[in-house]
Amino acid sequence: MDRVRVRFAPSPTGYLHVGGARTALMNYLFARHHGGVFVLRIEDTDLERSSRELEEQLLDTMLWLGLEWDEGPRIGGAYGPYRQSERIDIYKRYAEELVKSGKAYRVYASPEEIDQVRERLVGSGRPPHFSFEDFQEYMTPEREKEYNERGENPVIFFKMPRKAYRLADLIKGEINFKEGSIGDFVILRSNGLPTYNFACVVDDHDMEITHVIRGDDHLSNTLRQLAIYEAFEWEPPRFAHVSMILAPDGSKLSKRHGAVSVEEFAKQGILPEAMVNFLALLGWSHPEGREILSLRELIESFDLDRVHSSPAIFDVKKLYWMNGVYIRNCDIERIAQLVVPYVASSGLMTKDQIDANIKWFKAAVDAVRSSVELLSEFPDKLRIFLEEPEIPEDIIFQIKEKGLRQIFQELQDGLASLENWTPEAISSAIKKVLKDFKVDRKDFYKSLRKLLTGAEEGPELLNVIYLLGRGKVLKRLEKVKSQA
RNA sequence: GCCCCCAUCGUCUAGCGGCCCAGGACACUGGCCUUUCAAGCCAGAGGCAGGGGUUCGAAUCCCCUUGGGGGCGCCA
Repeated sequence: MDRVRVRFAPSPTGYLHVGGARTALMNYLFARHHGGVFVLRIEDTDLERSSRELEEQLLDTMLWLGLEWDEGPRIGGAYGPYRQSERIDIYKRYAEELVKSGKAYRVYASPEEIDQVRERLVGSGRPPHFSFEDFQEYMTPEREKEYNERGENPVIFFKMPRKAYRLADLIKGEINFKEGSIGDFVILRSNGLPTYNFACVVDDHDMEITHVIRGDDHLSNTLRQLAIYEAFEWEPPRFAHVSMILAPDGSKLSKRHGAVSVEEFAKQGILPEAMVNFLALLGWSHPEGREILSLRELIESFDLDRVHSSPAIFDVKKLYWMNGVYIRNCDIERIAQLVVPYVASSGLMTKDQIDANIKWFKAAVDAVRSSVELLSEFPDKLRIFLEEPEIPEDIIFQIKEKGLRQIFQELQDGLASLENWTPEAISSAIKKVLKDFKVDRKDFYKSLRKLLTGAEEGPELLNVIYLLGRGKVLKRLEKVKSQA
């Protein structure tokens, strides 16, 4: 087999949808696994909806995911340009070639007129499939002259052969398209730009793409593209159609189902490796059933033969769980850095305050990370260390009621006289008072927690005491004494 | 309407004719651990859409039905 060359070809018309991200990932993994080339091509022939800003954002998101391309925007390559808007002469030339060989034809008609033809077809009970004969009145020399004088361009239609096509899809298996299932279609628009199906074929051929891995919403496009390859007598690439990602209700995943773009998940605090790992498992499985896999491991074990063909529902709960796994296992230096912007924008601490207390910050992040699935949940968990809690009034009463007053005072003294404020020192101070006073340990710990944080649950108490700092702890302990 | 794709626990999936009275993961339930919550560990409940074939034998192969999805644009 020749060297593998695959491509991801998004249109910069919005954020990177998770479905697109998965397609990109599979192309990337396939290329890397086979030591091939991963090309990024920008399909920006829809002038209305494409923008350069969105393209930049798209590229940044790709890099955030860790999907570096070998050829494409920003870095170029031997097969460029990689933006379709910069290749329009190429498409024109190829379209012209098809017209010359009689495999395509010019139609001097407006979109409205073509709509009328379609309506006429449907009205007479025929499927909306155009053919050469339907456009006779728009192909007259008079029409052509009219167009030339006005400086307008005709559209170029491709003559779709009325024959059956067969596709050996790498994922779906053999697919048969019946004869006459579609009609002639536009390959070059009146504004001189190519349509998707045409540009796609021309580029894939010129860029020597060997494998086209894309969503199966393109399956019916493949029929058209196969016909174009045939018209040029080009050898088509191998196709692999991955099934779509669906919403929980089984419909197409869209904005009304919540977050659907990689950017949104990134904002929520999904780590890129969790996003990648989760997406890889949507439609693909590891040979040994492993689920937590790094990019490296994915590259190592990924191949098309384990991609299966049924659609997958996007289960955000599992994504969150997986992200929690990554948050727990992440290097503390890195996780702390990732949490910084979330805490800063919450107003709990400024960036400078964090920098000035970075050791403390890391310990705090470490103390709460096991209860978090998203980076955005950190500020709320860190709050107990930073804000004055509301201590329930009755806690002092309860402490006295349970006969804990003395031990609390003893603890206060013990903590106050500690030489170093370290978890170890705090721990031994607690052990000491616990030895001196015969109290119910459960009562003691629970009451202490409530007195210090106002809550009945939270991180390990020793951590809480240490991270709260001596000042706050002593002050809260003081209440027991003063309200005696 | 026409064309195409898909169908294993609620969800992601393993399974590619006997190893399956179907295995794993998330979620769920119970227990253990723990000062609490979380994490972790253990256990449990839960599925081959339906009907026909083929075969000694079918979740696995074929056909039909049903259900879901995609497409039928001078969008990609």
